[in-house]
This record gives sequence, C-alpha cells and structure tokens, in this order.
Amino acid sequence: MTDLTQTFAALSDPTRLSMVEKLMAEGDLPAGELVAGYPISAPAVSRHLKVLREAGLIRQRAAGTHRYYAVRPEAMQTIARWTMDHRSFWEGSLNRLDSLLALNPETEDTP
Amino acid sequence: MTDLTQTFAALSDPTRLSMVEKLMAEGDLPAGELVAGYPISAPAVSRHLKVLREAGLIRQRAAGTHRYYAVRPEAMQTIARWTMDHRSFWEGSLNRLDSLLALNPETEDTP
DNA sequence: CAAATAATTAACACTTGCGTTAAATAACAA
DNA sequence: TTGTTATTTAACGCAAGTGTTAATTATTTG
Repeated sequence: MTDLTQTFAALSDPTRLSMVEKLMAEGDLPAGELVAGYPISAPAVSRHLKVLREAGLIRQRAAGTHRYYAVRPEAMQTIARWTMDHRSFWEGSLNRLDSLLALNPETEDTP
Repeated sequence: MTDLTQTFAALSDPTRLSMVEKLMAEGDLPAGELVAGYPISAPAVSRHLKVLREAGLIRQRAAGTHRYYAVRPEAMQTIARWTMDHRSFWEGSLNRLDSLLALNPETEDTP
C-alpha cells in the first residue's frame, strides 16, 4: 500500500470522508463531538479516527481526558498534488472547469 | 457509498491506482496489455477494471475481440474539484505549494 | 481514595475485497 | 466448422474492514 492508496482507502468510507470534511469545516474537534454526530458507537468512531490518523490524514492533540482531532493540510495537499500532476490529462477535456479550479474555486460552474 | 467515496475506494488498491496512472500516461490500452503489466491473473485484472468502470473512473470501448480502456477525465476532475472545494483549508498551511499546484504543476518544489 | 467521564482496546460476528483456477462468451482465422 | 485468441464470469478460499458490547486506561472531581 503506497502513501496515496492508503490516503484514498482512508477516504473510501462515507463516515470517514464526512469526518474529514467536518473537521476541515469546523476545525479541531474532540472525539466525543464526532461520536455525537454519527449513528455509530464510540468505539466505531474511535477506530475510524485511528484509520485516518494512521493514513496521515488527521493528527491528535491531547487535552486532559479529551483527544482533539484535526485534518493535516499536508494530506490534502498530497491529493491535490496528485490530481495536478495529471492535470495535462484531464484539463480542457470537458469544459472550462480546469481554469475554474485553478483560479477561482468558489465560483459555480457556468452553464 | 457516495460518488466520491466510491471513487476513492476504486483508487485505494495499488494495482488499480497504477492502472489508472498507466492509462493516463499511455492513453487507451486493451485489457491484455494491462494483464501483461501486472503479476496477477487475467481474471483479477478484469475485475479491477470492472471496479474502476463501475466507479466511473474508466470507460470501455470494444474493437473486435479487444476491449480498450481509458480514464474518464470527469472522474479526475471530480477529485480535483473536491480538493479545490476545500482549498481554503489547506492552502498556505505549509509552504507555497498551493501556488505551485495552481499555476505550475511541472515545477519541482524549491528547497 | 472512590466515582465519574472520555476515550481506547479487546473479542467477536458478519460482510466485503482480492486472489486463484475452471468454465463460458465472443470474434477471428484456417 | 473447428480451433485460437481475447476477455469475462463463476465458484471458491482467505484476509481485511466495520459494526457491536464488554473491559481497560487515563484524567478529573468529590
């Protein structure tokens, strides 16, 4: 398993992908806060967090009995870099999405 | 399983990730050519291709007895879009990688 | 110290994923 | 038609992933 496949594997579970997005949107959160947000048990959440951590996607910070988790920007950059490494393949293939992505990510696709 | 998690799942296997990269680098290839490139059986390759196709990452074109496979640019754009959708989180966090990614993907990271 | 809270690890069941070999399909060539 | 090549599907075994409940570890509080 390469670094990148491990990253993709970590994001291939809907719960984990959602957790990563939530952590990116809301910043650091303790495990308990994540447990409250998903219809699965605390141990299940704990193991999802372990998978994400071992894949390098999140880091852990201890504060008392709490464990705060945060997404590691480097992991996201690794994915971004991979897509950009192959940009010459997919750019310009469909529409002007490539320029939107590179220059103006918050703009909606113009129909 | 959302579209995106299915995409990530398809790329979470080293053989499949390699196949996608090979197809992007070399263009369309028949199944047999891919079989020759990996130390696994033809049926195993065939099923990897099926996983990639069902995830929307590749498409199939028939020509005689051959089945040519090619990466679908839209799938790569989907991943690129996701990373860019969260770009505000990871950009500027480590170094100038973000600008490299956006503007000059073939430049090496300057040490 | 004892109890409560936060989180993880252990043990177990069930499903999914990935490999194999053998058989089936489809197109081409003799 | 018969055989050959390209590819997929079928059937099976085994490893890995994901959920649960119960138990464990660590920290704070009375």
